[in-house]
Amino acid sequence: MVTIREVAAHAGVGAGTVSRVINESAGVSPTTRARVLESIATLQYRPNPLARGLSRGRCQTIGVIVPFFTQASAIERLRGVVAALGGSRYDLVLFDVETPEHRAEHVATLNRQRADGLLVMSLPLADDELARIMATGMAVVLVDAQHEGLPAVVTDDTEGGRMATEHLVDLGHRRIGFMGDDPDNEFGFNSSALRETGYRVAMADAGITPDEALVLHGPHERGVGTELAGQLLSGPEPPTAIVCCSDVQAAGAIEAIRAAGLRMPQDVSVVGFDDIEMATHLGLTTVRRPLFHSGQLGARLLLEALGVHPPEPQVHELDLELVTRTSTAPPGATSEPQGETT
Amino acid sequence: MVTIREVAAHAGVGAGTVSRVINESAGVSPTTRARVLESIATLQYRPNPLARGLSRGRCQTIGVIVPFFTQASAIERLRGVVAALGGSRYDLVLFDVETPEHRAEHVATLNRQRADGLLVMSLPLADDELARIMATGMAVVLVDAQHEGLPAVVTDDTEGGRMATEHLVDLGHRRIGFMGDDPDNEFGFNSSALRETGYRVAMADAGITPDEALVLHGPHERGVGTELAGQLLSGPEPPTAIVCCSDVQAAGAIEAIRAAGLRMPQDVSVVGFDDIEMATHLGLTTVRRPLFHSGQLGARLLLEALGVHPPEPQVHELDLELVTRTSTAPPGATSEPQGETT
DNA sequence: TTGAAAGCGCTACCAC
DNA sequence: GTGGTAGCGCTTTCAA
Repeated sequence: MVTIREVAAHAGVGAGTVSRVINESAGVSPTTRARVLESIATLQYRPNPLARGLSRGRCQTIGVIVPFFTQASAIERLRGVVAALGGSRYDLVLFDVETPEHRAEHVATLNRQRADGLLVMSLPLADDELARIMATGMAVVLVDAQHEGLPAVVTDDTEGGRMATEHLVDLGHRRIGFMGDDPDNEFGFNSSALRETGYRVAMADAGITPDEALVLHGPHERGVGTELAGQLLSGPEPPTAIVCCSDVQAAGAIEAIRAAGLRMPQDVSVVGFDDIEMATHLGLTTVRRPLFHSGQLGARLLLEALGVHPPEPQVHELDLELVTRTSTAPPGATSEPQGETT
Repeated sequence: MVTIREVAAHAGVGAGTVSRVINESAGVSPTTRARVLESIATLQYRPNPLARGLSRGRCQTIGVIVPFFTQASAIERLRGVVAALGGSRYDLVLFDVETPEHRAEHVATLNRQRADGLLVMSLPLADDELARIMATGMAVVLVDAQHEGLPAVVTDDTEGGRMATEHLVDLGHRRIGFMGDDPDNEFGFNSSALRETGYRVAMADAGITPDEALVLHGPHERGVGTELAGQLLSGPEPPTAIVCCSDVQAAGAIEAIRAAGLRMPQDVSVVGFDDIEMATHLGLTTVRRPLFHSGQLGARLLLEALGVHPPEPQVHELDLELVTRTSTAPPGATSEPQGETT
């Protein structure tokens, strides 16, 4: 391994000078600079990031702590993060959380030396957890999560639930079901609950009292969507439309509708949430969350915070958008659905 | 930040002793050990990974270099890697490759200080690239790639293409199309080409001369699958079955079949490759690759290599499996398809 | 069994 | 402008 000293010797300068050249600090004569660069090239010198990090107190790495990173929505966000980091000199370390233990372990072991900055995704961290992390001096940006005094990128879940429901109300539906994630999950996820609130708001606005038998909960999985929709559809008074708190559950619901021999949207309309790629192919009407954008913006904010700028504890709210496809129609519609399918 | 010296002072011992305790090296009396551990706990001491890495010459990190990490197959492999790494003390750094420049940059800047070991996924590296990486002293394991003298986890692409085609031949198909990735792509991916070889082998075995008009290529994208299948189906003598080199293209092909007003599998059978989650929902018959397993095994091999054992340049071949669903049937079949749909 | 001290490779400060 | 040098926090000899 070639060290900075060897380069210095080769170029006939001091180690400090080589360092200055590497870091593009001012105060090196063009001549010396050129000579040093040449030595670097001939010796194929690469600075040791560990030594550099130790010396400077930072490690040119940003960490992303994310639950269930293989979920389509998480991946899409990560794609945004990777895009934002491309070109910067920062490496990306992934901290996946699948269990509360993972979460605790990461919170406990995270420190300034493992990452200069941390992107917390979709994980509502407790006050003490955040306090511990902040105490390390790491820059922190929240994505799809929010906490007093911290910069965050969010969307309005309540509004999203409202939009989805309103769309169905506008189409003329009255018996509208809702299916969401378990309200008391071990991670404290609450976006599904907020969307449910939005659902209730829209229902109230329309003067409809939701039938509690049509509001179901279960884990965030496709199969669960199938199951819950099955329950909904086999009841005495099945809904004519279903608001799903995610495209994943919605995809499951669509399966159940098909399995029940019903047509979508003629017999049952479905609205999802997220607009992951699958939604396009399913023709699923859904509330689009700017996933890629949120990851990208979060990473950018973090890079900014790591730069000269002081990290502003600003909350960036990204807009939701209702994407209408073929899964929704007025109740009892008989004609073939029209609209974008691809 | 609490340093090892502060802990030493607090416990009334030398820094070296604290280090020995942390690293569980022998030669510390139980009494001292207990005292040190107590100090560590009270001071909430966490060793600085950077300093440790600099001193020991390794950084407790493994790097994964992977093209297009958001693709379903890559994600599934990464999931295996994360699973294998869980519990180990290694962090995971992601090196995404979307362009030849990314690839060159990663190869150039990778070194022992950024990662102790490297998992190269699906990327056929050139001799000189590998040489450069090996020169850094990093342990290297290849997944879905192969190179003389390096440990690798692979599946037999040719055999997979053969299996898929043979299945269709066995069902009675003679006009079988093939759609694959671009043979001359900028990354040198060749698995699609190998699968095509397998297709030709199976065709030859069945005494069929493939109609070259039925062998199409294009980028690895769903939309491309739709397009290519469209061409195939609108020709003068359309195929009764299509072998796709990936589930992604197969999904596109299915769309094209529907769009053409044809039925699957009665009019056209389709076989995919990979068995990503989508395949289940599409009812797609496909050649299952053990994606999760390959990532997991690759990571395990890497961890082993980083341990005492010398890295054996052994090639681990994982079995492919044909998963039959509802997208394939004998040509001209009239009855409804039967079989697993979920 | 333990403490002291010499690095690991780099940055940044202080003289010149 | 430039060289020398004192750390950054840890591991690992070497003595004691």
